[in-house]
Amino acid sequence: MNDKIKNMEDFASVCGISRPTLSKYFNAPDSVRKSTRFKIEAALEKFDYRPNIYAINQNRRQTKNIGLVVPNLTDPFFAGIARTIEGLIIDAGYNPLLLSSHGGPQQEITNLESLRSIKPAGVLLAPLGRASDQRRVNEFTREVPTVLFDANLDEAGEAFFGSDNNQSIGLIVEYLCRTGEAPAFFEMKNPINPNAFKRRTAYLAAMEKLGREPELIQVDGEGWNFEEVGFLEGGKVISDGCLRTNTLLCSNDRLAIGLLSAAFEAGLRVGHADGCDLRVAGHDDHPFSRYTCPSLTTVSQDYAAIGQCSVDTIMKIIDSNEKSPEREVKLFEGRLIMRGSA
Amino acid sequence: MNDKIKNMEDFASVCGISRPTLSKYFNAPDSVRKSTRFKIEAALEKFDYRPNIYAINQNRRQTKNIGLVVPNLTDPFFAGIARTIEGLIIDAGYNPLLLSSHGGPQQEITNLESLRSIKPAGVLLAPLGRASDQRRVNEFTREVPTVLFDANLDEAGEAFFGSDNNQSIGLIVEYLCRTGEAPAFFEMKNPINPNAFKRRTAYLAAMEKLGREPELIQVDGEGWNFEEVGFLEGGKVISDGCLRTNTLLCSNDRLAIGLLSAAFEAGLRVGHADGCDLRVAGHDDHPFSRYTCPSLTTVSQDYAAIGQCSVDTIMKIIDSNEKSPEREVKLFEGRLIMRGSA
DNA sequence: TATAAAATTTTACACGCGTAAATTAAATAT
DNA sequence: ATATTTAATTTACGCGTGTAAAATTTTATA
Repeated sequence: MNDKIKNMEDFASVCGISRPTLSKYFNAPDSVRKSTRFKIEAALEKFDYRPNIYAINQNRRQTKNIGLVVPNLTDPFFAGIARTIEGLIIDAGYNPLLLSSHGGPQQEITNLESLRSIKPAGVLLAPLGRASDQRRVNEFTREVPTVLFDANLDEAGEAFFGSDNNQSIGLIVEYLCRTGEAPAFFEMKNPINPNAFKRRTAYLAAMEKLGREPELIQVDGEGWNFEEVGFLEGGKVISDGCLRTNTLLCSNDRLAIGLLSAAFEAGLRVGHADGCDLRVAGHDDHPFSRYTCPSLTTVSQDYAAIGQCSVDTIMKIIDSNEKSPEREVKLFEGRLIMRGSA
Repeated sequence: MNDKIKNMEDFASVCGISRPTLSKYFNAPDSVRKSTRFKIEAALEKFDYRPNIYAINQNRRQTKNIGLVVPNLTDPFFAGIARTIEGLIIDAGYNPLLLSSHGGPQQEITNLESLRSIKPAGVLLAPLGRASDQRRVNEFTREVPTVLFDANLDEAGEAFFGSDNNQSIGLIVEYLCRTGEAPAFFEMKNPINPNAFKRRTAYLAAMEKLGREPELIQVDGEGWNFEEVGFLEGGKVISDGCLRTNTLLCSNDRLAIGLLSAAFEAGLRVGHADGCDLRVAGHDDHPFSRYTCPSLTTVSQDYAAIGQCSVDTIMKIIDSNEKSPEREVKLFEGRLIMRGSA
């Protein structure tokens, strides 16, 4: 009775059933007779056997692994999304494997390579965007069922789900114009993220629709240190004193966080109250935007929906075991978050 | 020549060598003759064979996996640490598996359980602390070589590496006392993290040493929403107006970030310049503390050293294949980061 | 109770690799 | 050239599971 359980064979014998039945149980507990299920679960209480995951995955046609790749886990925005999606994957009965590309295309490819050797049933990929090695990402998505989210890449993956930048930027531009001076658009000259391009275009369109003159403030800066770029370049813009408006709409919250810091150091009063020098708005509803000084007016992305839709879709693809005839694209609307800064 | 390479057997034959030799190559490329190594690497260019990781791990005595568990990936502080340590693990020739406990003891145990089924060679664990299910964590560390970092637990794991809170708090208390009024200590009444207790004690000791009267401001609040606690409870403390000092030392930067936000909304001027109402300092050198308003004076933890030491130690344990006779504990010194807030 | 349906067992093979022992071949030293 | 060391090959077995087919038992249905 005190023997070590080393494998399913051993465990089957202490259960008093056969190994194949046990195997069936582990793959679908409800697929065995209730009485045998009780036998197994009683034995599971007494012994601490757990199936060898490597032997399982070697023999299954499919693993139960789902890869989840985000551009940068150091960004709490993506960390939050990753956490949400991880939960959804677990609920679906799969095992999430979280990888961060750390902002680098080489790491992104390394991540995909290391996922390949894990033979995932599917992958949810938020690509870097412009910096991505598109050829190799495409190559990967042809071999492994992949759903893209957050940032789109041409024709890569079975589907893409993200935010409707047109709607969300339109929303906040309209709000800013309605409540004060029309906003200039503060962004990086060569943004790394495709959403940034869409937001620029959306800004221009929204301004045109409202009959306002658009103003793009395109600053230098590379990489993912958005706060630093916002701080340094925002500081220059402020000290230049050649702003045509008192309202700045930033391409994302992290730029805005840096900009707010620069404005503070320059002694500017930011906000929509009387006597303020500047209004600043962002985009994304970054976890920290509630605690900036002043708190940041922004627009939140519907990541509950984007995550759910991404997971549902990859599950559908896995279950149907076939590539969908056409690439699905769905954009979700953002929600205006009014706070102190604009 | 166009046949699909399905396994090592196939690949060995296109290389013109035997499978066992190939196996040897994959485990240590330098252990085979140079000429055969070239043959193999030439074939690797032509065919895209990669060994089946599941078959490998099923047969090896040890996997090459290292578990890395942090309390909360949503906190950019831990995200940064995790990234650093991941790099070190890869450099050591191992495969990191990153898991976040999301601030919950149940998730922490779930993480350890799921690591067990992956049969890691070792685990680096930053435990939740007070909230941890100590019994089950201990149980785990008895079965899997584990090194603790960031937060210590009694007798758990083979070693612990963290910050010397006594030194770091002493450093900033001394600085604050030297440059202005003595600080009160702003913290949560029931902190979730053991470091918080040590910092409290360190604060009391440092104040005593300097002959100042300590003042503990212990606020309500649960969980990991430190910014929110700092904001809400800090706001109360400020509006109460019964502070005996104009200087607040926060138990960590995230509390300070919330507190700064509350001070801003209350119209207080924070900083060390003339005419300021309040000085605020933190602890950790959180990635965002550079961009608070004003930027946050704090003390940085030496996470390059802590990470390196943790990885080195787990490697030593893995290589020697034996438990060390006694549990190693090493604390690293912090560095004062002087910025605008104090 | 007889029959059909469903669940289980038995048997057998497969997965892709690690690894050990004995043998053979190649490189190096004498 | 011979002896010695080192590397490669051959052979063989094992790891712990999935899974298929056929035989058997149990349960549900009429």
